[in-house]
Amino acid sequence: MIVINTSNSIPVYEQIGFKFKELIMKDALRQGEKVPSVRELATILTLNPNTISKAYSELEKENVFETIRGSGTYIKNGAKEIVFNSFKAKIKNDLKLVVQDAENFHIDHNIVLEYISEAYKELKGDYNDRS
Amino acid sequence: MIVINTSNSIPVYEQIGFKFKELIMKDALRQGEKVPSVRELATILTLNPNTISKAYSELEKENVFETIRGSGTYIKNGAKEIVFNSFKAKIKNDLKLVVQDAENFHIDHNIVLEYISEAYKELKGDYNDRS
Amino acid sequence: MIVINTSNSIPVYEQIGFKFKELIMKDALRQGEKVPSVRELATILTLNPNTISKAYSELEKENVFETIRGSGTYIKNGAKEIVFNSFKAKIKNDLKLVVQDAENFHIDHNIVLEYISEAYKELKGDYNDRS
Amino acid sequence: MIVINTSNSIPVYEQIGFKFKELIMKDALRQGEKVPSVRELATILTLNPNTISKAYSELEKENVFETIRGSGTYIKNGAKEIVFNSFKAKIKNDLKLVVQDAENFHIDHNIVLEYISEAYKELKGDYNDRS
DNA sequence: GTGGTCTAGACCACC
DNA sequence: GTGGTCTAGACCACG
Repeated sequence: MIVINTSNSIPVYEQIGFKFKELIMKDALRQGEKVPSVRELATILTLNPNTISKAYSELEKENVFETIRGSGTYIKNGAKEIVFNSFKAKIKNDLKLVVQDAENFHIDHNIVLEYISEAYKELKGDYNDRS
Repeated sequence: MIVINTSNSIPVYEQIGFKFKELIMKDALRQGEKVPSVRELATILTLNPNTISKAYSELEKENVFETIRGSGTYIKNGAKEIVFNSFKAKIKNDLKLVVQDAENFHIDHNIVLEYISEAYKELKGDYNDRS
Repeated sequence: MIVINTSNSIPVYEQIGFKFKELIMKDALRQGEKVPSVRELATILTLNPNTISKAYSELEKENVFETIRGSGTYIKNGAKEIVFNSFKAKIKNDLKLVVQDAENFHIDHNIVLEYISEAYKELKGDYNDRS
Repeated sequence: MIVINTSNSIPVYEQIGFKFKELIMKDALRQGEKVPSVRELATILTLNPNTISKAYSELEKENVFETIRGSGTYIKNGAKEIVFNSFKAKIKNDLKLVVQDAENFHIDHNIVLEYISEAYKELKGDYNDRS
């Protein structure tokens, strides 16, 4: 369900948070559903409970998780919308930064659009390769 | 000539490397020109010489700089082309990553294109504001 | 009769105790009246009996409840006065703490009084909204 | 400079954050000033570096601290204003909650005001006792 | 059982 | 030297 890359430069706790957001977006995890306990997930992923705890408390700060004392941690109401909006904002910002870079080095608008369509072609290719 | 943001999350040595590449792209620095010595630049920017040294050696690895023993460090022949190609590759790769993210979260191709055109509009707006 | 917010940071057993005190203040519960048994209330509120038990024993310590062996738990004589006094003491103490904080950070006496009157205005507004 | 009460129910890392905010309010710590390093403060207070680190990163999220990689942690520009505003908001909210409580239990507006003035009298008394 | 907090000690990139 | 991250193991209040 969750695969973590410890040799990655992205902190493990962020990777975990990201994976949960992905699962929420895919409706694999829905509002009100319980998520594994800190200790449980720690043993599954062979990680330290503190690392899981950090991931969970970040998600709680972002209103994606809700913890009920002594009971467990749950997907908060409205979590999917929050996650979706934050992702859209992230994509928009990332694109803006790339466009700024491109302009900065006089890489033409058309070349940028071409790269975009190439990226989509590659993605489709990947889908076909898999099927 | 070079402004560094030490409270930025981007490592200072990368920022320095980036600035040199920018100057080369703008023809402010040309093939064969000498760049300041490590110590000189360190005092100018009030940074640790180690940081400058790291930036220079990265640029050397990328065939942008060339060090001649006992003489100094110079912009290598063909540097501009190398820099331009590396920038194009970077932009292409960045766009690919963003597109992958967007697909991953079911953000439509059209929305991505819309964000791109918005980014360009904002850029033009900024230019007009300045002028 | 009693609504508990499990996702609140206030411990559930404290919320229960508070609710009983409220009911006593409103004369919804009077001296000598019997309160539900631990198990009964636990099933009504779908909470763990331990939680109810803890709430009851706290109320007993405060001389609000009285347990008669083999018979049940009752509102103790003089409970209302005790509750009222404890509430007044709590309000007084809370105000003292806030005033200390305010002084500590050089927030003027007048600003504190202004905030108080604003709080009362908001309360009245809420009443009007409801009516 | 900083006294921590480990037997208090308030987490140590929050107490540390609070103390720094106090020092900023008293101008004992000003914009741009460096704060002790994580390890340094940890040894001074005989606490674990992680605890200090948590306090510092909370303050950074609140725009009170600013960390410069490999250099240290500093009071951010505008920190005092941020701290002051957050304190005012806290005081206001605390007062609102107390007023709501008071109304809930039919403790009169005048009694509340009386408690406030008593609190101020006690504070002055404390000052006189000290002097 | 649950999550929250703390200690102890380690490794990393960066300056 | 700096902060950021992670592991390991412990204690606590709460349910």
